[in-house]
Amino acid sequence: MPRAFLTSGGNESKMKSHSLEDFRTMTEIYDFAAIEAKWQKAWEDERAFEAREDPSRPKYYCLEMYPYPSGRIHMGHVRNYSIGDVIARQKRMAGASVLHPIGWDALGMPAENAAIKHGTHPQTWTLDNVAHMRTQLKRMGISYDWSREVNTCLPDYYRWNQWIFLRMLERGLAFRKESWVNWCSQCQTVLANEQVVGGGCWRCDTPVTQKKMEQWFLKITAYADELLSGHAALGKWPEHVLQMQKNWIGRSTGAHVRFGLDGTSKDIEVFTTRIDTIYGATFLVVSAEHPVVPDLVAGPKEKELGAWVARTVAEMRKRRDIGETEKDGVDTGKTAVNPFTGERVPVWIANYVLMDFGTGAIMGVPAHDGRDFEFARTYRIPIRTVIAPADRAGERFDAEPAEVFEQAGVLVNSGPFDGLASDKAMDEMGKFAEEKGFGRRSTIFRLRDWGISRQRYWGTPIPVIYCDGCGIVGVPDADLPVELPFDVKLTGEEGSPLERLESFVHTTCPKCHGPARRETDTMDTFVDSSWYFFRYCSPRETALPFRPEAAKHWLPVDLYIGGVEHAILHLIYSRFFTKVLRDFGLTDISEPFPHYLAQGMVTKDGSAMSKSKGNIVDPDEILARYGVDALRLFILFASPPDKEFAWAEEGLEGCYRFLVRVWALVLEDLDVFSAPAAAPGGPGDAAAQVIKKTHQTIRKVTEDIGIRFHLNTAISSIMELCNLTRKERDALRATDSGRQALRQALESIIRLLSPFAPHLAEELWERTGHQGLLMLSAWPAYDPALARDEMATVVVQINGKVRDRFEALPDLPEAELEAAALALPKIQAALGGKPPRKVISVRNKLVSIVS
RNA sequence: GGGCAGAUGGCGGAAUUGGCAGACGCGCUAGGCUUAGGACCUAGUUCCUGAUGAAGGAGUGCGGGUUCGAGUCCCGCUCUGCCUACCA
Repeated sequence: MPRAFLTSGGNESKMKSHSLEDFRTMTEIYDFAAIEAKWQKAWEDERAFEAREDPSRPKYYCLEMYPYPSGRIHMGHVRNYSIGDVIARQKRMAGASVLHPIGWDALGMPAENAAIKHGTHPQTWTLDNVAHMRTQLKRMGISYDWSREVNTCLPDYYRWNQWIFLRMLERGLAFRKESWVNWCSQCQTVLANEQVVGGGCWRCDTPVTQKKMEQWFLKITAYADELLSGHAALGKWPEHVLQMQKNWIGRSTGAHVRFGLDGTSKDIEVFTTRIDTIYGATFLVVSAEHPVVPDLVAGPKEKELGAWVARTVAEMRKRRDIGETEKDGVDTGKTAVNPFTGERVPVWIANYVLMDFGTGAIMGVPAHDGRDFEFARTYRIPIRTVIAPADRAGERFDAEPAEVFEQAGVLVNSGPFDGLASDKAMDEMGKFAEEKGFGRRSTIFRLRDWGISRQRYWGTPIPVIYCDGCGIVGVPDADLPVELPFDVKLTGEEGSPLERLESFVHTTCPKCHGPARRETDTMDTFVDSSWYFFRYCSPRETALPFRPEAAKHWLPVDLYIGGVEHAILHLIYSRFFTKVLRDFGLTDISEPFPHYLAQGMVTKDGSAMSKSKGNIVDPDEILARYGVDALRLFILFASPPDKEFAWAEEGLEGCYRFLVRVWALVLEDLDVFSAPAAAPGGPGDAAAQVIKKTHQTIRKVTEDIGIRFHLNTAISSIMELCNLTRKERDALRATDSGRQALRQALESIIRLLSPFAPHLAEELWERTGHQGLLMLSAWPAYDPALARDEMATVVVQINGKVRDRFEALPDLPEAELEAAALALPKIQAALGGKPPRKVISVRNKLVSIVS
């Protein structure tokens, strides 16, 4: 544990030399707690964090994912918000008008669970947590514009969820449908597909079961294509996040083809991405949940088939989304006609065909699909090759193949389509099916519409009224918000608490004024977070969810920072909402977050910090011992923002020590800040070196923050400048020009450090005689001429091995470098008098000799 | 099964465009200061050979390749992490 002072004192009398140590003994202690409190108050008094629409400056919207008010902030928050704050503070100093807001994702199940467990009202629990976490964030000195704070559990926020919902309802983007839903028996609620993780509830891990219910859905599938094509504008997103979204949307191009079911007038429609293989379709498989199943089961074997189907359906419902199950199928004895060949193929029912993807029926082409191959082998179904590798197109393929061939190739055994390449055939055969009227080329998506109904209390009431006469009626805008009633009993029993609250349910129809019932489901909380970044632009707007001109000014978000765990859910929903709001005419942007920085996990001892692992480090405790600036600095220094961050207390101490060294170094040299301007005369070696390093450091830190977002290397370069300055300090103090260089170096260290360690930096800024807040002063500029190295180190290699090096003037022509290199004694010795076979020279870098 | 990312000293990591591998920090070693110190200061710290030094050799998960030159590009593996998973 560090001590917040530098020495034990006791030798103040030893002042004869000017060594750093001796000065240190006189230096005031680094009292981070007092400094933090002082500057946090100063920033608040000056309203320094407030964003103003200022047309004279470029805008910058820096956003971090808003927190769920669970009670206390954790290291993941600290990391997220520290990264964002460095960017926001640096941009502000660099001249941008910065919007850096914060709010609370305050609706959701934990509040309700806490209510059930402890008898506290969800609202009380949530608002208490918000109050505590707000204090914690303020204590971290994050430069949030608190005047724009939003809280989604307050009616002045969630009324706009309702407003947006009603507009979607009017346009058919919100609709009601009965469907099988994912049900968590622990949380007693429906889960969206995205909230089912590995077959369990994303929150409590309880195995998810299926239940049929009437639900509200948002038509995200209407935007499936655009959500995919929009990726083109997301060049600054991590590739793996785009890939995840792409997989989630799951666009497949192929064809629908109808097979006539013998003995009935019905068709079985299949979807395939490989219509080129259709001559090899030797069976059909339908899902056990398919509507045609009763027709297939009917007949002599009805009893056993029916039993099999019932068992399989039950099994599929229970085990949905859980790993690989044994493939199981049953031959119905029925046949269907392949419209391309006229051939009759057996129809099977199986457990591996999903009802909710494609048509719920597939054609089995065992020769060219691994699963079909396996299935055909098990049940002794014929396997027929219809695609040959391109280089074997002329051969005969009459025998059953020994293994599956899944690649594209050239068609064989395919009647008139023989000899076509797969891609050509897909097109031709699709057209053929369209002409004959038994199929069509088509595109389908894996993406499902977004089920938003939740049978819970602590969410946005869905603003809909059911009237026996008028049907489903949206609540009129004038009656918004539909407020959550406060006096509710939370027992944890099945069903919504609102449903049991007669005073809430009972209402009158807005159309006919007859008695009617309110919808008692509430919205998925992902609705709240799908548009909160719009609200920040005009958080007190009362006529609309946000003022369109304000949104036009601030959006899109220039940099969005947050955990990759939201790569699918939140980020896809937000993109969807943005497009919907655009189509409402409220905004003209299509993508809310052109630049997304996916922050890495915070781990300790090899695994993510979590309560269950018992490896939590409480930020409050660290703050008390080392101060905010040390914590911020360390969490940014230890690894780049997008990589995993492993907590190690020793590293934190290193950062603390660095801050103390900066503190001491500046305070011991306060006199150079009051000295008159440098006397004329060339700078000494030390001064020249320090000046150059200062300008190089400004350049590096500016680029590392603003271009590369490598905050760790920005910090290490400030450390380097500090190290050099400390080393050269005595030499610098000896001359006027040296003192000038020292002053410049120290001032730069303070300014460059200010986004990372803002409190310490402000204090030193003030103590070095500056007026006004450092955070509102200009970001330092560097002089490219001064940052330039006046000599370049040129490496000389022989056969790829470094044999010598020499200093050369910058940009010396290659021929001169070569001559200089060949003249070096070491090189001559190594060459042994023989002329080199080849020499390659690169300006400012190296001479490579092949002997 | 598929996708993505990664693998560099004792540890976290750096190397931005194919050009001095190991910046910066931690840890460790020695010395100084000190009643003492887990504080602070100075020096050292990739590995191997060399008593030390001078010097030499090896070296970025493994195997190949391209190149004057590869941590970086290409091909093939291994392992780790994350995501996804009967997607027709």
